[in-house]
Amino acid sequence: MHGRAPFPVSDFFDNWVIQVRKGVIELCILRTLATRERYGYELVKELSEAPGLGLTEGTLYPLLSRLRVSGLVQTRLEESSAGPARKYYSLTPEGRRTLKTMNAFLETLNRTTATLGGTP
Amino acid sequence: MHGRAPFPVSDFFDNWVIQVRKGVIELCILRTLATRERYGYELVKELSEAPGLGLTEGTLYPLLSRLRVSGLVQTRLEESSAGPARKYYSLTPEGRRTLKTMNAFLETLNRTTATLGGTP
DNA sequence: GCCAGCTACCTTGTGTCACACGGTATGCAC
DNA sequence: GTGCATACCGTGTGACACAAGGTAGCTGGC
Repeated sequence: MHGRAPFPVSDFFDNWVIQVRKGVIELCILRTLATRERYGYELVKELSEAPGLGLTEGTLYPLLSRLRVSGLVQTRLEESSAGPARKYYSLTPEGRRTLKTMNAFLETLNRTTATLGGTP
Repeated sequence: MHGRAPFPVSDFFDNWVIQVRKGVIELCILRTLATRERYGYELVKELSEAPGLGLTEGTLYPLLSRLRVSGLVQTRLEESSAGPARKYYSLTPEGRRTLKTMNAFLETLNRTTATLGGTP
């Protein structure tokens, strides 16, 4: 049995993956928006192919709403010549500030986990 | 001592931190147990001081139960000369296997997030 | 005209989980 | 015996990813 999926699966591992992604996905979206604005469907296309993320529309859109309510992103509607109007998302100044803090925290956390059982 | 995390707080950030920790905490426990067995209270003392983790008893004990039910850790009771009996937790073979898979996945995820908005 | 198919957005229901708070019990110092 | 540290565990709350489904605009074939 050499079924070579990227990662083997089990009950516990599947749930763990979901939990791990929870925080990372928000960070990925903010980082992606930090380079330039995007519209929702564009984000889905890009991030659904990122290894390990596995983003879907049902995850992204509620998340973007939360980010907007929290004041981290702002939106802008633009007519498209080929399809429905697109809603572009971009970072607010507070969004950029928060992103910096998140990056710092994650770095600390990574350093902590690395020194626990890995190679001190 | 009262080591307070050196990170500013906000509504969104606080929730995000909780989400990020969710997956990492399980990994930290498994990694810690990979070096040698520990009892619960010992784990709380050690991991509650790890920067960024902020582990408490209410988080740890249900988590250890879940790990035991999932077959990743096993327990052993031992009388203590100074206090109540201690329940020692150690990794099962399946626990070690799962830990390896988790490490591999997290490495992939870290590489993905690093290439998103960091340094293209 | 009309319908199939892509683009683009969003909602609802289900299940998982950290954390705060509280509870129980043992041993030791005074 | 009363306080304090040790050591274990459970419940309630709220947050959230994900699957599945829904709405609507535009284009091309006929």
